[in-house]
Parts: sequence; C-alpha cells; structure tokens
Amino acid sequence: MNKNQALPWDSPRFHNWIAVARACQVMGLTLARALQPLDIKPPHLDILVNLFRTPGISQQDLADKLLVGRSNLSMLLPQLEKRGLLVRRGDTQDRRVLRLELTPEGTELTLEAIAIQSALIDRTMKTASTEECNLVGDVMTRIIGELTMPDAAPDAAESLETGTSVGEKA
Amino acid sequence: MNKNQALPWDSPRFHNWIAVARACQVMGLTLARALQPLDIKPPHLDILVNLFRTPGISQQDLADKLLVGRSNLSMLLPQLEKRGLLVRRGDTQDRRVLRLELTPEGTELTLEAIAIQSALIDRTMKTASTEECNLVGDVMTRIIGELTMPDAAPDAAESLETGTSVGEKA
DNA sequence: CCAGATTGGTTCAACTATGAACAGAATTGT
DNA sequence: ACAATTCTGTTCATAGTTGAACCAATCTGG
Repeated sequence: MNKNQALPWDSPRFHNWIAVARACQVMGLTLARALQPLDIKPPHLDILVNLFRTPGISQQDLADKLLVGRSNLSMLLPQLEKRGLLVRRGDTQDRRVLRLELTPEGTELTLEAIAIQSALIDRTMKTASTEECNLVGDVMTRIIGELTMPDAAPDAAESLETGTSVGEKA
Repeated sequence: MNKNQALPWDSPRFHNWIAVARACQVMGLTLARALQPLDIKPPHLDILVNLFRTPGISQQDLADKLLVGRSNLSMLLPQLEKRGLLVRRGDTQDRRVLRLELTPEGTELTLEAIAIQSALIDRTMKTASTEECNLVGDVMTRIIGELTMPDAAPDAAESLETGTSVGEKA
C-alpha cells in the first residue's frame, strides 16, 4: 500500500553510509593508480600485506581472511611467485597445504606499497583528528561485528515492511 | 635507507581506514545476498537509484556519476531494458544521447530494493547514534573532497621515500 | 585396515568490468 | 559551407572474479 514509505534519503544512517561507500570507491580507484608504478593492484597488495603480517599462512586461510574465493588465489599466487615476490612451500606435516611466505624482494616491495598506501591515507584523512578517526573506526568495527555474525539474530530487524519478504540466503 | 620506517599499523589514520574498507567490503557482500530475491546485483541497484533520483539522465552522465566506464552501461542498460525496468528514449534535441527513465515496474522494483538496502543499513548501524553517523559522514565527505580534486595539489605527499617515483598516470 | 567423508588446492566455464577502436551526430572555425 | 574536432553510445578483445567440478591427502568410524 505505502509505496511512498518515507524514502531514506533523510535518514542519517542511510545517507551517511552512502558517503562511506563512495569514499571507499574513490579511495580504491586512487589507490589503484598510486600502485601502478609498482606494477601491482589492490588485490595483490591485500595478499602481500597479509603475508607480511602472517607468514606461513595457507591459501585457504588467506582466502578466508580476504573474503575472496580460493580459486582467486590459485590464479594470483603463482603469478606473484613467478615474479619472485613469494614462495609456496609444501607443509611437511600436511602435504595438502602450501605455506606462503614473502621473499626478501617481496618484503621490500610490500614495504614500498605500504608506504604508498599509508601516505595516501594520511593525505586523505589529514583533516580528521585522531579522535574523529578513532570514532569512525569504532563505528566501522561495530558494523563489521554486526555483519559477520548474521546467522545469529537477524530476526528482530525483519518487522519493517509489509510483505517484501527479505528472504535470507540459501 | 630506512626500510624499517615505523610501520603504519599504529597510525590512527591508517588502521581506522582499514576498518572502513573492510566494513564496505562486508556490507557489499551482504547487500548482494540481500538483493538476490529481486534478481539484481549492487551495480544494477546503483543504476536504478540514480535513474530514480535523476530521470532523463544520459548514459554518459550516469557513468560519470557511478565512476564506471561508459561501455559498462552499454552492456547493463539493454539488459535492464529487456526486463522492462527502464526505457531509453532518444533525445529529439541531440540525437546522440539516450535519455534514461524508469518504467513503473522499474520504479516499483527500485523502491523494493531501496527498502531492502535501507533496512540492512539500519540494522547494521543501529548501534551508532545520529551524531556519530553524522560525524562519520562528515569525515567521509571530506575524504571524497580531498580525493576528487587530486590534480590540484598532490605534491606535498610525494616527499616520502627515496626514488620510488610515484609517477602520475599516463 | 579400509570405505566414506572432509579438507586444501587446481582447473574450467561463465560472468563482469575495462579501455581502445569505432560510427554517427553535433559543434567549431575559417 | 565544410573540414576538423568533440561528444555519445556501441563493439570487441582483454583481464579479473566466482562457483562448481575435480584430484590428492587427511581424518573418521567401523
């Protein structure tokens, strides 16, 4: 009946989140351009940083951390390995898993890439105070928490509209 | 020389932005699943919403707004047109441009999709107060502003490392 | 000890997105 | 009036991402 339920443009939650999404999109595009000199793209950087912080991780665990498909890494990692940025060494305990590790060259490139990304973020957020940054991060952390345990209690939120049937995933 | 320049994990700017990026990623995945019942994906929703708010927009202007390539829309729009969600009518003044408009069915589906997205955002950000939301949006708006006029003064950020030559794009 | 189920990784077909090359329409400058 | 330029949209080859099917190694339970 009420197709003209108040449109959400006025909701602070809604339009402020839209700003978050757009900022992320623009930042992603800018980061991609900033990384061009190193001949890597944001997905590669994600991999390298995780290997830097968690050496010896398996491909499966890495895929879970990055929220991407395993097949994606099966395509990307050999490519980075051929560039000499990382090595995949078979685990002697469990011969299924491949332990990933950065080479010295990979570590060096990762540090350069992190420097670029860090400089970009610093420049971009220079107008935000530390307290503001921390509040933003706090809100985001709560959002992530709400979204990453969705199977628990997505029930209290259902009572919103008539019969749109926001069916849960399969 | 200083490959061990202080790693940025401790910088409030840096790690709080990482939280923003991750929140966006998770929200995007969740939104994609929430839209499945309507048989559309986030890119389609972006298009529909913009057509809803700016009827009669041209494909070029839409591409600029969405920050995607024109060719992308040349693929997506005919597909949505075949589903009867929108029409592309040639402008009588300028016979190059195609004016885009939602059909009644498209409008209806767009409203349903917006309701889903809005409910998701509301649920996700329910722990954030209006003031917090507004502050987040304010920071994001400043970030967007800093990034969308990059050709002006991206100079002060270059002096970071030795000779990495963060050359601008071609 | 062995059959069945599970897990880590690869391969493959399908889909999405991009940029370059293109064709038609409009604008500009002489 | 007309050649050159610019602008809108399309097409095409390419690259990136995904899920399903698959193989090999491991684990589980008789």
